[in-house]
Amino acid sequence: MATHFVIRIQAALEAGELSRGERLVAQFVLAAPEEAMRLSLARLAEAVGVSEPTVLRCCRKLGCDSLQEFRIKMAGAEAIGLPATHAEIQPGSSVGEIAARVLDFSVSNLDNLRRQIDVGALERVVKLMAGARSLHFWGNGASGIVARDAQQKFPLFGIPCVAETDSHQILINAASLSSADVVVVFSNTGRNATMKPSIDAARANGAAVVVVASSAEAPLARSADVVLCVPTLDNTDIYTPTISRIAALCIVDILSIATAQMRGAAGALKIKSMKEAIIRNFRGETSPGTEETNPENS
Amino acid sequence: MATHFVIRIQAALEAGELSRGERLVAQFVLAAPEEAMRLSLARLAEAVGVSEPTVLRCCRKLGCDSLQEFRIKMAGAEAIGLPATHAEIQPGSSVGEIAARVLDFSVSNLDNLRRQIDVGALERVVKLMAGARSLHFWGNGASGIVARDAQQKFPLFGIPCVAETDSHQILINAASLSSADVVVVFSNTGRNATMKPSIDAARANGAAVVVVASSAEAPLARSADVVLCVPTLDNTDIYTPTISRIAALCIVDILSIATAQMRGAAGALKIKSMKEAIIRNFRGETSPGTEETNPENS
DNA sequence: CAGATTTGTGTAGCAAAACTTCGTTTTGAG
DNA sequence: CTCAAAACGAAGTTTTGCTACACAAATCTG
Repeated sequence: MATHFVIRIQAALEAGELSRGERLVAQFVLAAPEEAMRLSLARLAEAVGVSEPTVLRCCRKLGCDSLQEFRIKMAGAEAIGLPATHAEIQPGSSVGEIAARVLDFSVSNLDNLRRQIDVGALERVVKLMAGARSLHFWGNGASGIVARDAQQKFPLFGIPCVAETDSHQILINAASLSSADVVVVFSNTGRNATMKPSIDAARANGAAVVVVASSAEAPLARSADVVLCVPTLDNTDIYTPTISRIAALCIVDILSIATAQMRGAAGALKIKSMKEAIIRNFRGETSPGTEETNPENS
Repeated sequence: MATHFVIRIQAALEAGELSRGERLVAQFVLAAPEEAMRLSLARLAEAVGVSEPTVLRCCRKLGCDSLQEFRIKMAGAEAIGLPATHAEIQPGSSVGEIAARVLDFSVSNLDNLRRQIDVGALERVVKLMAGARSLHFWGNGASGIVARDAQQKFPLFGIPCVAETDSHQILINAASLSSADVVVVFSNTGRNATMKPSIDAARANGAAVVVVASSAEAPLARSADVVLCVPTLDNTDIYTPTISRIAALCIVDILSIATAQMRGAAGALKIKSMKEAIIRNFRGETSPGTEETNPENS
């Protein structure tokens, strides 16, 4: 329902939902989207080689009440960019093409995340975090990058935390936890087996464990108190690592802001001063040195 | 020119380019964009409280030939989301609202990067990287995260590299370089003064230095062989750190893919096998263990 | 300050657009 | 081959976008 319009058209084509004439319309639209949304009904029908009612029937089958609605949906899809499935990078592409594809891909994936994000799960995690004494982020590999990023971000909002990216250190960290602590495990695949013992140890100590993974059915999900599913577009195996980091970083941003706000509402921290603190921090105004010496926090 | 349509409208309003009636139209559009792009000319004029020609004149002043064009532009802007300037997170926002804002912000910023990215500079960097014996990524703080990410990504494409995030280690690393090496310095502000001596040392040893910063006029830019400007939207001080990481990570993706491709074209690496290698890697098929034991590379 | 000129706004009309109806053609199962 | 159902298009109806023109307001000029 809330999916990229181009994908919807593609799906309708493949599912055989469309008749011959309607299929011609859909194919034309996919081949020349810019043209399709700017042409008038009569010209579009002529360009496709069908009659006007056929074009309208096609639009209706694609879920648009009117041609206007179709154009609006199409314009939105074009603005976001071709989803990854249609944007594979061909050998021999220029640097400009590669850049366009990577950014189109990133944008459309974040758009996808925006449509599918589970706010309920997010709320449960924020609630846990807001009540925690300290936060612990775990991750290996690229997910380790995300864990470290979280560890850099949360303190800015007044929340002390720890990041561990080494399996042994994670296990040690797990042993030190209590029921006042919350662990966030980043694992894109959700199949990082080395995490399992640490998660179990953490929970045995009473700590709450949140797993951030691309699928709610991942093995690690079963061990968690809350699973935060970060969906990525289908058929994107090659690019998955590219986007999963970015999506996870956005999750970190959301969690940090929301948690800080909830803690602030409880009386400890004012959003206003938090923002000012961040600005000072990133502007380097807190340090007595010149602008040239400010740390690279941003 | 290639800017978010909502920003354009805002700019026209503030610059006083619009007459009284046109201003009413613009304000209505900003207040109710979804309605504005779906209403017919007559109904829109009625809703705003002006005549039809006034609405059309407003559209023309905003750079649209027709009302259709206006609707298409508006739909594109809506699909990408409100740009950061208009999407400040208010205290008391729900988690869902925060998530929507953060993701809208990330999407619109990546869209902005997509519009403004300097392909020429990108090409120069890729050329340097493709000819390098080894790559060295430097960064402190959040930029250190990016450096580490790059260090994880390039080897996947067959390019050995090093990441340093400690100023002292960076200086040591700089002393070890030769003319066959390329350094990429991540510094969002471009004012990380501790980098300066290291950059100078690297260049004294003949290494090429690329600086990735949000502004081409940054102090560090003067010391670099090539500057890669990663623009972020104006008036977004509070969120800048949020987006700069993500934008920089996209740059890393672009550079790694483009560099790998150029190296492959030189005879060393086939894109096809590269892709397969990545899939194997992320699927865990290279390791003899079960799926449960695959490393978290993705 | 009066007149002239520019700028802004709305009314009215028209061509083109979107949409509907209905009859014809095509398709496919028996 | 028969017949029913689905697909399609011609023609007509209604709505829409757009323009020409006239009036009003603001601004400039002598």
